[in-house]
Amino acid sequence: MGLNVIDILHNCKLFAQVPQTQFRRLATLAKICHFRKGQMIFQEGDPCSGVYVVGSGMVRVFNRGTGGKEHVLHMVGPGETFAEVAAIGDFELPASAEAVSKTTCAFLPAAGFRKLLEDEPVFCHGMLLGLTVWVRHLVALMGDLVLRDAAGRIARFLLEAKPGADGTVKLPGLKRHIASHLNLTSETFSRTFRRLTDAGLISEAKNNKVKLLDRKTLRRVAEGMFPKL
Amino acid sequence: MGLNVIDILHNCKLFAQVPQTQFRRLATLAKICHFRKGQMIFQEGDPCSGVYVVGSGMVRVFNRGTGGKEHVLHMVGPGETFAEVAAIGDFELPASAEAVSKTTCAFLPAAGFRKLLEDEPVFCHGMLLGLTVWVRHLVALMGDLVLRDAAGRIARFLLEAKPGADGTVKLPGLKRHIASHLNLTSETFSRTFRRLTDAGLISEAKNNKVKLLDRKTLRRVAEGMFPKL
DNA sequence: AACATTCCTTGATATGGATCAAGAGTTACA
DNA sequence: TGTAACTCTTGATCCATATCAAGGAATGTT
Repeated sequence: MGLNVIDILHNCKLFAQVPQTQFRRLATLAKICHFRKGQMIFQEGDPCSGVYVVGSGMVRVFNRGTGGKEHVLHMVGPGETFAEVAAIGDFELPASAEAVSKTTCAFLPAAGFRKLLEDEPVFCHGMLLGLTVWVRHLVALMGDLVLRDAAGRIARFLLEAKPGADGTVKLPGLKRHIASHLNLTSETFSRTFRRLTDAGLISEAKNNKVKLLDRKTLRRVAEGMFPKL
Repeated sequence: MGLNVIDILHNCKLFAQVPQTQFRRLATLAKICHFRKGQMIFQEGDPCSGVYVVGSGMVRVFNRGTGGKEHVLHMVGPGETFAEVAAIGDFELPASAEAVSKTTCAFLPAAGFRKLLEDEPVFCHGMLLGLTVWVRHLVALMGDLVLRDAAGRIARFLLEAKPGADGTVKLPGLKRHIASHLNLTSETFSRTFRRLTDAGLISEAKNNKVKLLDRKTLRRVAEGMFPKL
């Protein structure tokens, strides 16, 4: 497929507002790179060599705990970036990344990226706004993990995702990975998913998609009102 | 006490690298404000009116869940800021804030603060770097909550805190609030704290301070190796 | 088509931490 | 200095979710 640097960067929301001139400089920095399904891109603790922008495929960013336990921080799809925080702040990568399917990225080397941030105020300001959105996301996720039960977390996750053209929500990756993202085992995820299905709140469609049948009740479930419906 | 805007802002690490000229503009924006012990400063969901810089006292930033459950995101002490992310990104406050003791803050109205970010690239870049540190912190905290058990979270928290002159770690607030920060009940916190004490890894000193007697073993506890010592 | 993988579901059981309950220190101030 | 209001501790019990175990459904491979 003819994915090139320009296409990938143009498709990236984080860079959407970058003016022509600076955008060209960005594009000059970038290299295309490919990853096989299952290939590790980097490991937690590695120095950060640069920013990745996903063009196609899907990347799983996660932390490892003891005893093989993992926490999926983020499933990164086309138009999204990863490793940008470590690249900007120039510190070790706080998480590992693995391509969960055949993936193409644009890669922006850290040094050049940082130089651009210093040289181009508009770009820097855009990145600052981009980061605030990411922080808001993280804070909300943390709230979910701590304050909601299994059903509440799943309901919130589904409500949060923006539906596709057919009104369904596409799960970004394996159920097991969504489960880990929500700090659930895949068993608990499966069981809770079924409870929501049996209650008529959602239904599963082909191709890893979920139809939200009753958003109103789902919202109440997210608030912890499920057991008593 | 004679806390004024200049003192407070100078003591704030986030603004440490701001050059003279821009610093003066910052200081011009700022108003002093006082809060009584227990006073709410703002509520989750409120519009964000500006950035707070703590001069003295202590502020608890937290999320509320259903059934009165709370999660303490951050205990904010002198030299630290809160509400800065919402102010920059111009969205609703994602958490509530309460003064846990008599507190004095410098307050920077959001509009002026944002204007300054647009006008002053150096300032903007400094804030960008500041935010990356905060994101790193959040990601690490999330990892703690998800991947570590009670003893591991407490051990990590103690190891993370930077010790005072006497080599002890001062707990930033009530134990109950630290417990909530680590997603534990105060009961579990108390019991686990005692286990660590009985094992000779820590000891409690006057004035909410903790002495770390065996950092090496504590580090192993943080990695989940406690039960088998 | 037969087989091997990988992913998901479902059931039975275990457990870490929560909840409920009852003091014991501490601090505040009248 | 007494007492009220908090904060923390400790014990008993409970429960949501994890873990262990065993298929079953998809998906890919020869």
